[in-house]
Amino acid sequence: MNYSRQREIIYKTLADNVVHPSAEYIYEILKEADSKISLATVYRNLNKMASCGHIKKIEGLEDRAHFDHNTFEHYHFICEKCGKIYDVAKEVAPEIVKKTQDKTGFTINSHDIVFHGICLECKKKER
Amino acid sequence: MNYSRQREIIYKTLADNVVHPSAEYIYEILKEADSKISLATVYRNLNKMASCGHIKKIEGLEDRAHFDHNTFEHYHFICEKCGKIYDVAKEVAPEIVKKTQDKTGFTINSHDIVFHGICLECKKKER
DNA sequence: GCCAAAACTGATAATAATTATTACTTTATA
DNA sequence: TATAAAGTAATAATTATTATCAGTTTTGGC
Repeated sequence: MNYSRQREIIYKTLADNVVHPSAEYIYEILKEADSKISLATVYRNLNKMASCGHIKKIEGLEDRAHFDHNTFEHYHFICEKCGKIYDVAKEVAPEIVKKTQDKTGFTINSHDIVFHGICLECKKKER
Repeated sequence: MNYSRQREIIYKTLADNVVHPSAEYIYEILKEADSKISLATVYRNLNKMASCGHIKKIEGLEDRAHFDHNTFEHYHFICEKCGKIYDVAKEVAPEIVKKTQDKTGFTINSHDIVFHGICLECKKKER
């Protein structure tokens, strides 16, 4: 994989945004910052970085994929009110891979956990 | 929600198919069985049943949604070789909701776990 | 530095899953 | 049974994502 200026700014934008952005969102930010980047380039590079493990692709939320520069094992929570995506520490499901492999006999290469509910901020606002 | 013949056969087809079918798959089965049903009707009813909790919608696998008539809490495993979707007992992640709520302070309404890997059948075939 | 090969890009067309629309039909109930 | 609400079939529309392709960058050897 060669260097590319576009991939670099896409990665930086992802890393700077705690919100777990979608491809479209990153594209909008870069366009505002006057970059002449193409949406296809954003998709291409996010997928490329995801498949080589440099970033993480989060699927199964709404209808679009989101991306995460944090590749350390962790899970996600999406707020049903504000749509924000939060990280959840992996300690909430200790030894889940070992337990599942023991129980099923399958080989597990990866797993994802997504929680849905109401975040603290939105709970406060409700009152 | 009123009764409809179409919804009934969609539910029956879902319940009869252990494979966690997609909307398209259910539609194909029903079309073969000569029903004049429309694909939009299949989508409409699966989503309606899912949102009232009568069935479960499984997202985050490939690019299409799958459905499960088993509403008992459980998780899913998708085989990277054959694409088959298996159920995983909820015991692999004991107290995950309580733990996550305690740790984050968020209210959790639902959660999904998806494992990716190789199933037993495909592991046997590999040798 | 120069050059060819490989990798990459922007623009846009194509694809595929899902949802919206609409005229008509079925269901529930007063 | 009449009528309003809910549902349907057929298909157009939408939306996220991927493919295509001609042109540009990057890279490593000379």
